Amino acid sequence: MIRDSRLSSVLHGLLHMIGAGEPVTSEQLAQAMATNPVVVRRVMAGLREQGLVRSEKGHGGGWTLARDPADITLADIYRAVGTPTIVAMGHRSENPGCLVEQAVNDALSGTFREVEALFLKRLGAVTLDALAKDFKRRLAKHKQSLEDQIHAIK
Amino acid sequence: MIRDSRLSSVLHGLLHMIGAGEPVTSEQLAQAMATNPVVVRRVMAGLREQGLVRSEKGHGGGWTLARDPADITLADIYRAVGTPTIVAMGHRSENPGCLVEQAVNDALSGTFREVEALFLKRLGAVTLDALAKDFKRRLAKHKQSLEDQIHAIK
DNA sequence: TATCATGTAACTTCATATGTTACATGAGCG
DNA sequence: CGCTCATGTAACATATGAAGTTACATGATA
Repeated sequence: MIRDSRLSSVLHGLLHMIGAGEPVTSEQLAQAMATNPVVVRRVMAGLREQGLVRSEKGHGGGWTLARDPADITLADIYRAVGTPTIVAMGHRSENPGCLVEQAVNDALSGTFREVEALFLKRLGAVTLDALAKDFKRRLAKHKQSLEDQIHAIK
Repeated sequence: MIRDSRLSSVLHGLLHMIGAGEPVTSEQLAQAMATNPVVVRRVMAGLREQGLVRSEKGHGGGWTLARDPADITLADIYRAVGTPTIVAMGHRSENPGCLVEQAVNDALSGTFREVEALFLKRLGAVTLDALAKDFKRRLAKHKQSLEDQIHAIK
């Protein structure tokens, strides 16, 4: 099973940052991500290390995107968020001397690499910018729908 | 991240059963799987429900394969071992009303299905029998290597 | 009926992710 | 300069789930 509710959560935060136009504080992000400021800093620190976001201290400080959203893919974010490998199975005792272990590993390790590669390839095909646009589309549609309802009442 | 050290562990147990020719007790499997009997029963119960193994109580009882190893794939075992979906991400609050959530889900859910399908396809291509044969090959090779060393000393 | 083995509930670790508190550091503003 | 705002981070608390453990019931066989 793939962990992260973190990826989803971070994407919330990043979409928020795209819309903001000015530095967003951890406090604000914490609300968007339904968590608290310290957790936000912890997670964002990973993105900062990968050069995806910047942080500024003091007045008017906060978090900003460090790169064009069109140049950031979900794969970049996934990696930065800190799940190194999707698949990390067995090898419980990391016992390379065991011949059963060797046979099992041989049968599975190639599969794991393939699966992970496919996963990252798909994530790599979606940019943050594309995601933001999709979101805006949904927002516009939603707004339209509400307006229609108002009209129907009148 | 994919869980299971369980898959790897169970495969140990099953290979052990193939070699045995008679029912293997939870006690014995526990040793092969580096765990304890109760955990073995718990995990094997899943395999039994899927009709992969049988259990017998009393004297001479224990666990046996219920099907030809050539008809059991690693995918069968993986499923029986109880990880329903490989990928189970985000949706922390399972908040379908959130438009960001919707955009993210749309971008990722297809990917998840694809990745899972590939994973199961690859596992489905390896039978328990094939794994057992691979293990035997390694064993023979290892034995040969040891004999060579003895010769070298003489 | 004594023994061996599974079946299972209940409880105890153990690991890890997440949340929280507290305080240090640095940036700007009066 | 000192005040406030914001990040940076260590240390601790909580929650969840997997794995291990104990205890006892059930069924099979000698």
